[in-house]
Amino acid sequence: MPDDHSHCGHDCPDHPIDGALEILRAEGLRVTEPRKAMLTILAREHGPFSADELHKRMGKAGCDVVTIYRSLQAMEEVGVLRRCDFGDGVYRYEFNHGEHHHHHVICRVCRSVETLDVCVADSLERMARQKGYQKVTHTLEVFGVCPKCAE
Amino acid sequence: MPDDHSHCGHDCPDHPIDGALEILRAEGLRVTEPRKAMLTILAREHGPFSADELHKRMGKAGCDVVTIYRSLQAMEEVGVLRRCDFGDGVYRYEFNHGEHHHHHVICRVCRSVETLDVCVADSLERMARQKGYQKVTHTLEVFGVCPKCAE
DNA sequence: TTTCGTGCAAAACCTTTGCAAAGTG
DNA sequence: CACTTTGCAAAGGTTTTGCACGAAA
Repeated sequence: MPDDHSHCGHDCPDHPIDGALEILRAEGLRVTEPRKAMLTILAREHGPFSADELHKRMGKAGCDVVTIYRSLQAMEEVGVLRRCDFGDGVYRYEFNHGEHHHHHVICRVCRSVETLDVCVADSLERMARQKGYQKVTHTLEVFGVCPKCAE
Repeated sequence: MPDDHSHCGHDCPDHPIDGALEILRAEGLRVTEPRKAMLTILAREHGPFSADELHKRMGKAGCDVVTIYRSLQAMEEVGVLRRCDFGDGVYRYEFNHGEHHHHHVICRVCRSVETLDVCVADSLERMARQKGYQKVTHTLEVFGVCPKCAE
């Protein structure tokens, strides 16, 4: 169950993208075709995806990759997206589901991604806050060699 | 106590660099001046440092940055160093103290680094192994705005 | 209409690669 | 001596920036 929207089709009325668009408006960001297309892909295919991967998936709704970079950054800043770092020099983005947040296991060989639906870093965040840090966040990714690649 | 070598000077006989050099030899890597210089800096100042930061710190013992990149990679592969990823597009390295491993709090403003001497990701690694992954590792870094930058 | 987003081209950045020369064991 | 490592130069790949044009509220 890496995708909690599996109960609905692509046109599910309360699809997360609507909430995301509202946040954009509330934050003074504009709702544009490229942004809607990007969010739709991220909502449907879950990701996380890099700018380049998104670009390739946006067939006719395609826009320049630069626009994707800029929009991903803008949408991350207002909390609509979350940036993942798999340590290969490429940033990937996925929907930010707020507190209900999870992590990934990345296969070092085939680069496949599986979701681990738990987070154990609360105690670390708490420690950081006790040391006086504000706006504390964290990144946590697990790496390994997946069963298929291990034979 | 972010640095557990604070009890000794730079020439402490059982300084970690000696053990590191032995590992290099045992793995068939050569012990060269640039490598010794890099390890000395990492042992003394703890790090983690990027290739560029190391390069700047290696005054007269300086070598090409490319050599640093290659050596860091080689020494990471044999387990002497550990690579950290602070999500800013730059890789940093520090000594690998084996199982006794820790994490960092990175200030998003001034980029200062503090050590959190705990690791809580064992349960996640276990989950990954149960899913059939092998050679499981993880990265975990905490970000925030440090007290000095928060005013 | 005013402000923000986009496209295109070019730059910035960090990291990697190729090859001949030098160093290590 | 055989093999690894280094330096230099150049390439690679991802992400960012500048600026004029176009689109959203």
